[in-house]
Amino acid sequence: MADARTTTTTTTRGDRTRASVLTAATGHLAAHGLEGLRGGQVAADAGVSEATVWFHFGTKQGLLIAVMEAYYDGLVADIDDVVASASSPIGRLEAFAHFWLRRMAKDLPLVGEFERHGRTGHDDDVVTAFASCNRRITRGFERLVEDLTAGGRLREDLPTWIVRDTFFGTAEHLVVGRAVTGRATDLDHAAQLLLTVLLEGVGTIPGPGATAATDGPTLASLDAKLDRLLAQP
Amino acid sequence: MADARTTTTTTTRGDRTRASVLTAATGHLAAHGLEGLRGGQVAADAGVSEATVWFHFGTKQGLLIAVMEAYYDGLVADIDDVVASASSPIGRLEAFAHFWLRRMAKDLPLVGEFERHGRTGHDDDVVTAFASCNRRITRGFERLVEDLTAGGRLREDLPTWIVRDTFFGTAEHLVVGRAVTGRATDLDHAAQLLLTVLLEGVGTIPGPGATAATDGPTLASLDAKLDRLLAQP
Amino acid sequence: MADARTTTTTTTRGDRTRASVLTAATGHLAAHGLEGLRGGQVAADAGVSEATVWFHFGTKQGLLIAVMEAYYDGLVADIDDVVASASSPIGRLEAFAHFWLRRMAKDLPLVGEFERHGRTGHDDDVVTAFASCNRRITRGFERLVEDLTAGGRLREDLPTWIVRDTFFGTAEHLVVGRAVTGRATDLDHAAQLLLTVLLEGVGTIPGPGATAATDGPTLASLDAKLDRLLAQP
Amino acid sequence: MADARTTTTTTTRGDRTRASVLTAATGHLAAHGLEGLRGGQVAADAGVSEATVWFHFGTKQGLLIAVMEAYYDGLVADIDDVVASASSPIGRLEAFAHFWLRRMAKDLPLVGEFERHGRTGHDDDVVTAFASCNRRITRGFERLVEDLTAGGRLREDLPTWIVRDTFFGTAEHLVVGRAVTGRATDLDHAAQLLLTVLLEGVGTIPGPGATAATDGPTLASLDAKLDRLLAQP
DNA sequence: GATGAATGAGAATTCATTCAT
DNA sequence: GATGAATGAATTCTCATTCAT
Repeated sequence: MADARTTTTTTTRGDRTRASVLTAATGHLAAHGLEGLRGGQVAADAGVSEATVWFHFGTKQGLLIAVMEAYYDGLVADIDDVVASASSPIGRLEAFAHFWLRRMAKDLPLVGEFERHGRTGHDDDVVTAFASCNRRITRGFERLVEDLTAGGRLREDLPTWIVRDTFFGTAEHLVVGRAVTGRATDLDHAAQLLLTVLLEGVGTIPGPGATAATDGPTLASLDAKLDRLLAQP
Repeated sequence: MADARTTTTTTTRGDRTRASVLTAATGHLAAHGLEGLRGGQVAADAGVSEATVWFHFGTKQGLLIAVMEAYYDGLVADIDDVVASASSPIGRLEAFAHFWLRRMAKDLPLVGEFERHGRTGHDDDVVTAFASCNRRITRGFERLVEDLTAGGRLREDLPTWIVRDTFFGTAEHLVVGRAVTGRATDLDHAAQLLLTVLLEGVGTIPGPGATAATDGPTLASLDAKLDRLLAQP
Repeated sequence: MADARTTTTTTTRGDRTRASVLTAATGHLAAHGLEGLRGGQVAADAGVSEATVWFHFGTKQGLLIAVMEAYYDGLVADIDDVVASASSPIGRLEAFAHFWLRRMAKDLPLVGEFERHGRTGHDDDVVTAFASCNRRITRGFERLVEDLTAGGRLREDLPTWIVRDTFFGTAEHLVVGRAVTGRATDLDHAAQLLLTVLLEGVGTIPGPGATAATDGPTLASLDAKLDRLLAQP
Repeated sequence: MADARTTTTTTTRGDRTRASVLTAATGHLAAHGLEGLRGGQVAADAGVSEATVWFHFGTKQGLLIAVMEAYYDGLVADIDDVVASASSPIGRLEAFAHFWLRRMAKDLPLVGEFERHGRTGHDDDVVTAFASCNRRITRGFERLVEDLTAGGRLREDLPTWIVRDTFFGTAEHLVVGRAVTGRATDLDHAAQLLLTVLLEGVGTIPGPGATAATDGPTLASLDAKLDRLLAQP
């Protein structure tokens, strides 16, 4: 959204109109859903006539797709910033988790609409557009996971998708549920808990990473090494 | 649906009409959502006139609530059966997980509609009805968790809601995503993975619960040793 | 339209509504064509709400078909009456010609709409309905032609369709053109001319029917028979 | 279309644009009728913007008139060629009949649109323009008829308009109906039949043109004999 | 209890046409 | 001469809901 490119971006009248319509439509979509979005209201909010809305976006679905793509453009850019600001793999995951919960707490109604119409195949164009947007997010997350795995921080006996679904699924339920309000402290706390559960589990029996005291590094093996280190003069 | 009370249940004509309307409405709700549910279609499927539908259920919201309550009646009954068939707390959790994934794989569109309209507060009656239905499910799950906690199988440093949200959130994403098809083996495998992640986590560093269960090295003990190491000249 | 059956025709409210809508729609169709027919205007003229129009007829095409079938019902009934009132084959043709020109002078805009939408295949239902209606008319005409042929009044070396197309095509152009106003005398005169041209042609060289004075019944042979009849005591 | 005057015709950009728009509009008019003609489609087909179409032709009616006049220019030129290529009056009529059926088989949808909007007086400009175009055709036909009459080939007791309406009306019905496909042989056969019927009629009783040529029995003489027969005891 | 009939209140598009550039 | 953008004005059809029977 905020384009800081130094190139002279030529902004035509059409561009400005489209932008204001998209802004209005985004708000209505979050507030009332696609079925509740009224072309006339969007137009009024954007300060143009209703015909102008359909002139630029054709149909409600076209408008939805445009809103979706604009939103994900901004989202991906923000994610890149957030992830880039952390130095270690685990730090990146943490930064992403905190960012994600906050963002979802703000935008879940909107993103929920994207998912609702992007998953149920009532309109092929919407489905296609959503799939492409969604992939940009999950790819980014999977790269975080791969970094952690490469660094030996994640068990290798679990498929990536279970990690991904646990993260995004839990995040969504946390935000939707009453347990997490929109307050920053609650969200950060929830993010911490989410990571804790994701990484450590909620059971008292340690996972194979800990118990499989055979090959890879374990607490026990680290402990042994420390002992040797301490034993050195 | 037809309750099994031993009393002679008198089935009036109205009861039969309501039942057939509910069946039809349930199908349409799952297939097209509440906005896509057409009174005329439901009536046609149920073999009655449209006026009859509104005569019995008043409004679309009334119909939604009736469908919802009927559905949760059956769901809770099934859950009770499933849970009752396992003997140990952990067994009950496992049985529930397998049952839940299978059920959601079948009914997620329907349940998703319940959630969508039950959470966003556009109609108070629906919200109230959904809250009550939902509570019946989460209460049941929380009792499972409490049993496990009481048996020392769960960490006590985590609030119940994070466990609950992790379970239901991950389950939902698993079912929605492409990773889990409707095939029984996939679903059972996914249920296993879900429990593994929930209980053990995906990280290689075991949680505190693990330390408590053994006498081996803990983060605390490692930390202490590192302190000593740092203290060395 | 005018049903004189002695059976007690039960007229429901819906029947009455449909009838008044059809009457209004027929008028608008003749005056403005199908594209110019506005649901709201028809409804207003019929004294019902616009929704009622669509409730009973579904779409504009549905309305067109209903108007068409009602019109042809009345037309066919009238034709039957007219034809039945004449005793000889040639008299029936004459009666039909006079009737047809008068009717077309009155209803050509309407019938023209039927043809326009019934021939160009933009809507299959309309095409099908029109074909069936049209066939009722042409079948009737062809029966007249066959009677004349059987009576030796028509040349047998010409296919029926050229007779049919000459009659209906010429009639249409006569009515459409400026030559024939709606006045009864003009119409009757035109009908006479039409029959004259159809039967005798406009050329000065007689057709084979007349010249081929060999086998079939001719004026000359009739004349001979009459002479014999007169010669009888 | 591109006239063959020997003068160097300067073709401006505007001329070229108008020509391509007219070509596109002609096609759409034939395919979808005036109501179905969309400015945007025409513009797209012509490779210009929609605004350009209205810049050059003002309104839909203006476009219709321009298409019409261009079409009749070409049609009249072709007719002149065809008629000029025959030497005798009767040969000219035959040549015209064959040409006309073939042309109508190709262009009836287009010409039908001209007639529809040119006859019903919803737009005065269109009516005026059509009348002028149409007169060019009928004048030409009437000149053919006059030549034949002057040569003694046509009965003089019939008004010209009945001849004209019979020819054009029958031709139209032949082409519209199923009896005549677009195949050249069918069309030529139909043209022959049309002329046969027009000149000779379909009846077995010759017209006055024929009776006048002989001294044989007439309807009047038959009538007199029948009267005598009836007068017998 | 059931239904045929009727309707109010939209709501998404469509499209010829205009105008500033 | 050409066009991108904008719009006013319609119009068909939808559908939950009501009501008399």
